[in-house]
Amino acid sequence: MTGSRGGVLELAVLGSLHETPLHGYELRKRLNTLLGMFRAFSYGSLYPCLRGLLNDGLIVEEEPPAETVLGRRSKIVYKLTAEGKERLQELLTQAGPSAWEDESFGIHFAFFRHTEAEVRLRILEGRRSRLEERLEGVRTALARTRERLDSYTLELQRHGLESVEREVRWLNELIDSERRSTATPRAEEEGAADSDQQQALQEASERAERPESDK
Amino acid sequence: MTGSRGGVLELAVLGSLHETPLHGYELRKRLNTLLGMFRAFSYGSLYPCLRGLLNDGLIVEEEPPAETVLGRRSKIVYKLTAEGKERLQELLTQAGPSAWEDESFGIHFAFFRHTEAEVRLRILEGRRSRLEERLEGVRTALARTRERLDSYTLELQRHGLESVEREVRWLNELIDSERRSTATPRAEEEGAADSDQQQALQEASERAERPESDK
DNA sequence: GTTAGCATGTAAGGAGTTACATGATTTT
DNA sequence: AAAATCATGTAACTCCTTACATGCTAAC
Repeated sequence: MTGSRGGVLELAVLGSLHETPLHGYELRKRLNTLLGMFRAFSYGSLYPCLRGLLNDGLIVEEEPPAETVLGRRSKIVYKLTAEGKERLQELLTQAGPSAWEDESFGIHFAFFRHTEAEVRLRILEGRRSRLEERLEGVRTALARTRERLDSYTLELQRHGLESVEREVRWLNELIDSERRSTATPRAEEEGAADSDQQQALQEASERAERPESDK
Repeated sequence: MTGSRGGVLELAVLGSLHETPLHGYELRKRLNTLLGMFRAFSYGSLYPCLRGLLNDGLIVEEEPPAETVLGRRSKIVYKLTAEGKERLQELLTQAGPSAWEDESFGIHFAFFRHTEAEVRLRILEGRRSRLEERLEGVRTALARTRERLDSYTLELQRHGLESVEREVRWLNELIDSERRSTATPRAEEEGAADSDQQQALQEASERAERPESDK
């Protein structure tokens, strides 16, 4: 038992249920709104995942309100158990490739509110180096190539490089604002830290708005 | 036989081998340079794929040069057969979801040089509507949501929307330049069409360079 | 009263990855 | 002669999708 469903869905489900109890159908809609620009999950993966989490005692069915007719229930609302919350914290504390790779970074970022400041920083930096490696690798491989590429291939390269460079710049802004907000000496308790983050992110957004003096 | 390995690797391999014969190891490096910003393949998928293509007669081992010592050969260089070229054309002619979804669009675009102008246009437009659907879906779902999100979730949304919007603008440029180059009445043969495309893409790049008057 | 959307599930399978195993060839 | 990297391959596994099956509930 406690079979560690290594995928990204586990975190997505636990994280969502931590905010509020939900049933499968709506849970999926939430996830596909939250992560819609990056990926989408199907019922065929969600329901088995819920069953697994239920088996492992990480979630339980919530009691339906008293007035519901007994024996008939079409919605199954799940909520986190204590073990579920523990497991979620465990997942949110892992600052490794499983947090900053393409498939997983978005979900980890989405729940940064529940992640320690230190871990947030290491994940952001991890993702940045991952992307920088990628840029490095492709750039040097490209430099070694003597045959010139056709215009479509070139355009694809250009667009790909630009997209990754943009994400690196975005990460730079985020890392800066994280550093700034954790550098403030006061406020190690939860409430104040939260408003610090809010402010820091706002600053980052404002900077990003300005037309960039690139390069 | 002729087991249609539905994945994206088949196209990637056939397309690469169409340009020049290669052995597995180098083929992988090429692919990971070509598509490095989007995805990366491992040997564990490449070699089985090559075996499958060999079984189906789409590729063959190239004869080693005569002076090579007989019976000893560490590199296995593959090249396309006539059937392989046919299959490649078949794959490049399909203008459907299998061409414009996230996992496959890059590879299809990379080989646009070998794709008919009409098909190119339909793939670009297909991808654009796919992305626009995604924008629509998330935007309306977001509008229906009454509870306000935390700053990290918001920032993720913002970044995601922006990235997709950028790709849509990129596609718009590409579609425009495709339209312009196929609209020219002369030149239906290969040579002239090719230089038209080159020019059109250059124009698109130049426009993209200018600071955008956004919105 | 029938379409459309809500709600839950399952079986089969696809498209890859990881980790391992092995050996040749080049570089230091 | 050691280390790096070139080169080929396989077995087991992972995570997720597709397609199917079912029934409830609200809207028109």
